[in-house]
Amino acid sequence: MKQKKQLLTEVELELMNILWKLEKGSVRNILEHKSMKRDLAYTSAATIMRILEQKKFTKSSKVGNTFYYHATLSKEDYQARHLNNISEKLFDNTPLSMVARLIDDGQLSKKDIKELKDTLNNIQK
Amino acid sequence: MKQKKQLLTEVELELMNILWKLEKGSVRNILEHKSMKRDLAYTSAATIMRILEQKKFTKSSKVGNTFYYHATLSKEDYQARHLNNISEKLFDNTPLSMVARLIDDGQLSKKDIKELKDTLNNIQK
DNA sequence: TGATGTCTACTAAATAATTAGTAGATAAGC
DNA sequence: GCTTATCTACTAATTATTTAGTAGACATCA
Repeated sequence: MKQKKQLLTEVELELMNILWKLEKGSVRNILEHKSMKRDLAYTSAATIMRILEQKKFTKSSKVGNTFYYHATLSKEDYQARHLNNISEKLFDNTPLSMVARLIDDGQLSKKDIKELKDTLNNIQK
Repeated sequence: MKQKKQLLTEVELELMNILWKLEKGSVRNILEHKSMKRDLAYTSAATIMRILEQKKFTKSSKVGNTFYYHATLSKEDYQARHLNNISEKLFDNTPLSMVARLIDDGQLSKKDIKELKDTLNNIQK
């Protein structure tokens, strides 16, 4: 009875992105991080961090009276989860078509494509 | 002053997916489509369709007293838009890493990878 | 024509997501 | 030890999303 693989909401993702950069950080650390673009009240950020812990995306440890959070899921794993989700919901479960879309839409540069070729050649001769 | 490229919400996407299959359809057509999994009341589906039109994802034409909707944005274009969005929000604007994630996570089968190689070889010698 | 059914328009209720305030606890500086 | 800062916990308000009801228009067909 495994639970469905949950996705992050917008704000949650924004804070997680910062936490992944920090590796470990308090609400304050996150709020003051240079890549924090949203103008959140301290208590709002604290609320989100509590929610993220409830949802098991983070764990915390207390030092003095402040909580330090760290992610329990790597960004890479979350990326994979998210891609898997949109592959289902938007690409009829054909992940290859996601790549096709990136190429057709010009989101992959020529350089990207060259690199990608190299990568592919190295994984299975 | 171009407006931000809006994404579909969950239900909206579900109905759009059906509309993209139908090419053109009424609320009834959509509700009764075999791939309609959500158990929505007729009026709920009608509300979503109205919202989608407000948001410019569809246009409608009236035949008798019923509206027939069609998408104003192709599924491919929406896919590209969505990928572009998550590339920004989750992949630090490096779409190539999205592909890397698909590969590393095993979401692309061996066959997919072979096909992808072929595709890449054909686009720029 | 009139009874019945289907459709839209409007409204509202329920739920989820986002934001932030208040109170009380703990810590830190003097 | 007091005063001031900062922190968590709890609560609440706001906004977005999802769902569906009610009313009236229109259509169909016996």
